[in-house]
Amino acid sequence: MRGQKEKLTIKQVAEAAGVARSSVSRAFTRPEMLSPETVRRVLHAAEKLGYVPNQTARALSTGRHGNVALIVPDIANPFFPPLIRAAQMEADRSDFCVFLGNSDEDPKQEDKLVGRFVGQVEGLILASSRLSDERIRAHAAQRPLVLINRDVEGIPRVLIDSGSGVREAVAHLAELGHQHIVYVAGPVTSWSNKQRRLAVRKSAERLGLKVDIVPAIVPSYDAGREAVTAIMTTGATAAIAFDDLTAQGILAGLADRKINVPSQFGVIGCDDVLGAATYPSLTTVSNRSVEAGKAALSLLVELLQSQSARDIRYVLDTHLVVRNTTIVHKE
Amino acid sequence: MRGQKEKLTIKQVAEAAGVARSSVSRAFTRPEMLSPETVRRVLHAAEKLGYVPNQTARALSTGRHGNVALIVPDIANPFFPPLIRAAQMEADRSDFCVFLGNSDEDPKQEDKLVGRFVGQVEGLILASSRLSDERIRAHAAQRPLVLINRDVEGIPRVLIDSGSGVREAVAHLAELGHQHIVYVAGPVTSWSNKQRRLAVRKSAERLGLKVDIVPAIVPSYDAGREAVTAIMTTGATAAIAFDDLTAQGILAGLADRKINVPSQFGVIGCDDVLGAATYPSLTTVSNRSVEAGKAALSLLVELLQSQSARDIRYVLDTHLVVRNTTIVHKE
DNA sequence: CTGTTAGCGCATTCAC
DNA sequence: GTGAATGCGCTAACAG
Repeated sequence: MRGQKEKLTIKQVAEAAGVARSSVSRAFTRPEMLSPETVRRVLHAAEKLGYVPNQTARALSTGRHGNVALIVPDIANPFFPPLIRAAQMEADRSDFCVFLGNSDEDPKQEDKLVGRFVGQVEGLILASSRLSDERIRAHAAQRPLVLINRDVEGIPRVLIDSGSGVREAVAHLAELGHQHIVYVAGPVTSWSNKQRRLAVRKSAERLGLKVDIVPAIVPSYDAGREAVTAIMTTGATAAIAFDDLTAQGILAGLADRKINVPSQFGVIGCDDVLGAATYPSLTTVSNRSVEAGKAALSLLVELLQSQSARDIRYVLDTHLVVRNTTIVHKE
Repeated sequence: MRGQKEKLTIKQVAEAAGVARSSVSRAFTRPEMLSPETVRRVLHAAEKLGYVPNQTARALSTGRHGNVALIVPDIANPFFPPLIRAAQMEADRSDFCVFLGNSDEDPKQEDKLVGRFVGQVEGLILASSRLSDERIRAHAAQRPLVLINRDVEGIPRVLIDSGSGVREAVAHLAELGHQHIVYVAGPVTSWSNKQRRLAVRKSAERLGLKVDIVPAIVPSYDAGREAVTAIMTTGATAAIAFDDLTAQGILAGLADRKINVPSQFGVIGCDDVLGAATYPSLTTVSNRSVEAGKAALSLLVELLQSQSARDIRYVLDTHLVVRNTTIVHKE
């Protein structure tokens, strides 16, 4: 009933095909070294027996296991799943398997995960790492490592530059006649938050807009909703939020107060993770997480193949996506 | 500059500690077999050299790699990330690493992923598998396998029973005076959809409500929004949607038509993946994906340890979460 | 308790 | 082209 689970090794195949074990091995890894006839015979026998090469043994022998690790701070943050998915698909194209780690925003946990993975992977990707530069460098010294949204010199990294999109956002608000806006900030330790805050500041200054900063600390729906009180006391007529979740909370807080969007107040998010699913649909800054995931993975694969070690810094720019929280806009 | 990366094996540690290689091995895996003194010496030497056991070699020798695989149809569907996260954390507790696979709703891809993973894992978890029963059984014959939201007899499975919550939803609507409701259906191949549809049907019947079915086919915001036309022509006064995304779309469609929720029309979602982030906040059926992920993983670990093979069917029930799309309700 | 030995399954020199 | 032999790093009997 249970089917034969007798260990199938290269040996049984060799016997069945009437060749040496090494030929079986070659048939799988370097068929061009064998006569077509031999290859055919081996493959046929293997197929019939249901043989499949033991990945572990192969890894021990060659030193390459065909695995990579991807660690993110929070899978449940909608920013990451598309990134993970893209990385996954790219890995698939190169026959790599990916270990996924969730650090839970905790540097210690992230360190632990790296340790656990490092023995079984050829390289790793750290997305929005919470590790210190030192730890990152230390790990990078062990294995090829690429960073996403973390700018550490000397370590290959892919960065999503939200600055460009945010500048467009400010210009958009200026065009609509807003003269006083507020930036609802995210985590102070976030590289992206810093970028965004600076971009708002600078372009507002250049365009002659007044700008206030309201902290939301943790980027979430609730934080956004609670920030509305502070936002309204500034007297601003529009807000740019650290991310879409925060913006969504702001929308809810505004609705609670019967403040109409966009006619009475304009709102702009960041990362475009909600699509058009808010009401009104959210004007936001585009998200490049898919490209980032894909780029990071292919960069890693490239690094793995050609041991090139030049300093790589891959930047993806963003742009404004105008929907209905800043202007009545057809869809 | 680059630090010494000379391969550190058990051998160097053995020499440094002045013991046999097997003692080094034991110090790491079965310290209780050694004198405390020896253990200390070995560990000290290992620490000093920066030695860390080679997982691959260990796996080849023991047959256990300490890895499991988790395959989901779509990481980007908000239902899965919390499940993945929970599984991850549970795996961590048992020192397992998890390979994550995204089948992209494609059985072929799912099969391919299983094949790629199976050589490096001790067991796998298939969440909402799109594979045929046969394929699932075939894979289960190779390796311990547990299913989530898929009911195949003989294969250990954990099921989220949305029936209980849906029955509460129907009762809730009946209490509010609704006499004619509609169920906005999801994918026909979905086990969960079937459950939900039946539960709506049966309890509506029992309570004397009229019920119509409107298909949304693919569960998404857009599908929900488009379904509103069909929903309104039925003359119903409330809708239960296959999932929260669909419900959210319905909310938007209703808003487009200036139909007030909940005073003119009631809406209930399923899975509670949006939290209170819709406006009005969505009444929905609770989600047990976190427990499901956790249970599946610990079940798998248990299976791995004690080769018990009894038929396990773990069911998680759900309940209604009342928010503001059915009744004006304080938060 | 600890050292010695023999594989785990495969890739890879070498000869033939 | 193909076969025989060696070793990847570690664990698991088996002795002592």
